[in-house]
Amino acid sequence: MYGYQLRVEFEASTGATWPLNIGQVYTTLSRLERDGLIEPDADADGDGKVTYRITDAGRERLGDWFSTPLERHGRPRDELAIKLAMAMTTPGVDVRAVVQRQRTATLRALRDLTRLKAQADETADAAWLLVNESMIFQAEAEARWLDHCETQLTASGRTPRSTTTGTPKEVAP
Amino acid sequence: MYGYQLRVEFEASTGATWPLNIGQVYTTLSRLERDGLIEPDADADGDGKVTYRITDAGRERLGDWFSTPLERHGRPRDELAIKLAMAMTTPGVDVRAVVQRQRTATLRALRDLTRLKAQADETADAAWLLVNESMIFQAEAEARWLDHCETQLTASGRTPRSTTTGTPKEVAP
DNA sequence: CGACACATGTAACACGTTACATGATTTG
DNA sequence: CAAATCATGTAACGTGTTACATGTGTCG
Repeated sequence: MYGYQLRVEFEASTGATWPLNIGQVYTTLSRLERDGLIEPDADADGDGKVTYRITDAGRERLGDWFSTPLERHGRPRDELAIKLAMAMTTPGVDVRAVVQRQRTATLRALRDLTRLKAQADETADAAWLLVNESMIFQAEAEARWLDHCETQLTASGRTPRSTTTGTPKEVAP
Repeated sequence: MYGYQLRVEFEASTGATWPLNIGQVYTTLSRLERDGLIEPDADADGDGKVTYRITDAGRERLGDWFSTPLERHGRPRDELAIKLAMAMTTPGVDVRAVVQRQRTATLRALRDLTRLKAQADETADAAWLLVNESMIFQAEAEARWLDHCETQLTASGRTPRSTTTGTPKEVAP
């Protein structure tokens, strides 16, 4: 395939969920070629289009990727968890407010995702559907966790240091 | 606080879950100072230790961070979802095997996390506990999603193109 | 003819991450 | 005294991401 085609394909399979800048496709293709995982296809209709072909090394790497499960280490740290942890440790922050705002946002996202799922069901693109459902499961887990956080907060120290419901501007050094 | 101290603090609050290279602390501190969010504290015991203090700009940014909920956009794309989607689209890949291997890994991680939770409960560090529980919720969601994927696979096209249970080395171009 | 889809690329930036270099102080 | 802990930094790499520059073909 060639770059433009790859982007169209990717966007079709994930929808507006994961927008992909076309520039990145080309930079990535360059890097893949640099690493010898793909190579430009010699016998392709040279209409300005640059078709790439996977190499043996690339095929091996792809196989490794598929056969090696992802470990929790090596995944990017979860910003939300960090934020909540920091909010609890930092004096002068209304943790409840942070949780509630996030909860609202998460539920809204969940609603949007569910709406998208309807579309995905129609088009019957299996890959698209799974990606969508993955995000739904994640959003649900996030919502549950936030609820859990709130109950924990209510249960233990009930000392809302800051009564301000709005933006907490004052944070200790 | 000074760099070394920050790292100790962070490690204490997240445990071995998120190891943090000390070098990164210093690079990050430099970048924060570059952006005027923190500044070296003039009147500090100059024992070689470099104490930093948050600036007004920094305090504002921190407040913004706490008060602005995370949107699903802008978060890193989920590698697992991509992998599964790709596995389905790529001919010659035993998707079931991929799912099962991942499921095993996820359940193992879940077991480890639960074990860690026991420790977190003892030390009663609220922040650490929440981070831990966040990861548990996520892992559970992942497991549920994987199960869901498997049932979906069984339900629809039951055409295990590759009977090989082991590593699928042959992948189409 | 002008707008739009098709098609490719480059330069630059930010950030996470690691490896390496260095020195002071404590402690078994 | 040697080893470990405390403490700071720098150079470099890889990757995700964006903004920008460029050109061709098509069609209303």
